[in-house]
Amino acid sequence: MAATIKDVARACGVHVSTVSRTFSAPHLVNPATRTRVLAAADDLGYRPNRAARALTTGRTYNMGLIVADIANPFFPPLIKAAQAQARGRDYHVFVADTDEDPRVEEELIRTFAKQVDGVLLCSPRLSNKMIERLAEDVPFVVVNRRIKGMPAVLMNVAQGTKLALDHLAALGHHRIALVSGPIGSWTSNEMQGAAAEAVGLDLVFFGPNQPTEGGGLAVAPEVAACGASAVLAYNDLLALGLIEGLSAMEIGVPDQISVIGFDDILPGRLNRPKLTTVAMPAAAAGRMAVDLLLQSGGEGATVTLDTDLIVRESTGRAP
Amino acid sequence: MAATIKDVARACGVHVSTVSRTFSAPHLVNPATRTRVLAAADDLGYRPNRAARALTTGRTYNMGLIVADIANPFFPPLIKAAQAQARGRDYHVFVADTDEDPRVEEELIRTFAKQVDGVLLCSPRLSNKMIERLAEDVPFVVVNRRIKGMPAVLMNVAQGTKLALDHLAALGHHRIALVSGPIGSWTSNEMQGAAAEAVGLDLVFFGPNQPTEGGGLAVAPEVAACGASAVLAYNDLLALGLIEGLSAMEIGVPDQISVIGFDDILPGRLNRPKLTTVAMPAAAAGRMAVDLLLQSGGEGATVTLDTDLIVRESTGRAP
DNA sequence: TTTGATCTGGCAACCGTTTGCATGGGAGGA
DNA sequence: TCCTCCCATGCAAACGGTTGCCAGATCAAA
Repeated sequence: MAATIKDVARACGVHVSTVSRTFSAPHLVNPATRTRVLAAADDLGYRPNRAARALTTGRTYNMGLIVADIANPFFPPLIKAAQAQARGRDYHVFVADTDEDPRVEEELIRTFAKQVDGVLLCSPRLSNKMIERLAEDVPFVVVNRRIKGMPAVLMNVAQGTKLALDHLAALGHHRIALVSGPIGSWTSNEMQGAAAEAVGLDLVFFGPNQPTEGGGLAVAPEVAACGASAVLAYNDLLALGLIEGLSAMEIGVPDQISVIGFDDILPGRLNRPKLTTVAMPAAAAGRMAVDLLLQSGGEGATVTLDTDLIVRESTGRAP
Repeated sequence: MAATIKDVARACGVHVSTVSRTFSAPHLVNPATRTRVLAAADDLGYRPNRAARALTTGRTYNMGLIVADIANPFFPPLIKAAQAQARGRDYHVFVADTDEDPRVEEELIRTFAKQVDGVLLCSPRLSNKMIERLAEDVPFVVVNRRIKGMPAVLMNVAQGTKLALDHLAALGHHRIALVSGPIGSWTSNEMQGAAAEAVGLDLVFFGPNQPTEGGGLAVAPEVAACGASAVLAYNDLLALGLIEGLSAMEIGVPDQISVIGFDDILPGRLNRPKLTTVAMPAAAAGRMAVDLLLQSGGEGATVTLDTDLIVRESTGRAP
């Protein structure tokens, strides 16, 4: 059994409250006593039980971070940035993965609710209504979702979509396939909305799709058949799968079809052809989300981060 | 404020202990009462506070999972498998990332200690001695590390190394570069040990290296200069970076140099050339680790999982 | 009816820690 | 020398639950 505050108190003939104060309000205890307590604590290997502490203080110094799919390389940089930022604020971040399943997402939020001071909800698949209800149990910061009155970190997807479309138009593309993401994704909606506003382009929509390599592989035939000379995909994973599927059909990228993704994940940089993509500031988003959670007592500040077009090898002139 | 057990008790004129039992030992309470309590609880949106419960029961129904680097695609499948397995056992898994830093690793373990029932320690960078000491605070299952008396999930790296080396030998390679991983990695040691036993091969060792794409990029020049016609890399990320670096030097893979990695991560399957690799059963390891933690009361069972050579495009006949 | 077994639910202690309040002693000022 | 005031510490009640023990009620068997 690990040593408790009582063991320490007994060990140096002092009341538990004194031991408690030695750790949580050192200035209230006599330096001599403090040294004695610290020594005894160290000797017994005592460390305050954070869960018990949280029971009275109401603060756990933990926060939860929920993502749709850890296996999507988009998330790790966001996660790492959030953890680093939190560490600097004396907080810890626990991560959980919903497997793109809204039910799992809900359950995880409920589990987190009492064990953390707040939850960073990244690219949620839950409905706004549901999220608002759950927000009664625990403070949220949502990433990639706009919900009124709730702090949010947004990426400027509309702007990125425009950059991508402009790039394609400049290369002479006219008929463009828009391969969207999963249902319930704000990002996907933003993208479609922004694309629909583009003038002079002939857009073909495909969706919803799994935001994975497999999803890309699966739509490849349809995309190939639709007569588009360029594709804008919901994310890089989808784009990568698409390229894979197209090349299996002997369709060259970018010679016959140009492909643009979103996110700027590592595999996109290693792939041949290297993927042209709209870079999402994932790390910055992770940091911002942490700060927003810590600052706002649930106040609805919204931060929007700009995106960036990175032209590499998967886009070229229209045939 | 969220509803507590007291609110529910008051709401249906019953003692808190009855409410408590309704949730944790339903058979002890009269069906009629139970229905009443459940209704009131539902009405107030009451959910038992797991942290408070843990205080008396000593069980949190949470477990921690610590990895060196979430951004390494090797881990996500392991994490997802562990979470899924745990979910089936009514447990939740919280993930944390150490950034390959032993100090962060230690701190995370201490943080987890009182908030989880056990920790899955994946590819630790801490010393055996340190891990043994920390094991007094919280039960562990280590993955990819052998520590006496501690439950472990091992991957048969030695066997995988042998498979890889045999494959290369069969292709006519003789001088082979072995690019190892970070200090403190059991896997890296295993690999070196197994390689050293191979007869008839001329091995050149490089290391330690960061187990990332950057690490591979960095050693590429040395590897190119050492005269080896094939490389066995600590992991796929390293191998991918290596291929990247070599191709930047106009050295063709596999025409001039063959490359084999370890892990079988997704980017390796998308890369051109597709990476030949020793597949590690990451998902199985995640599941096993969870089961081991739940079964053993800390008993030192060890499970070893076999690895598998997957020949793709990055290996070919020696020039 | 008595006896005893079986249910049901209340009581209160406990888990490890924090914190408002009370207390005792010593220092400093008058 | 006496009166304040402050400092350091103790006391005890919380926080949100669980659980061993006990008592009253119910019911069947004798």
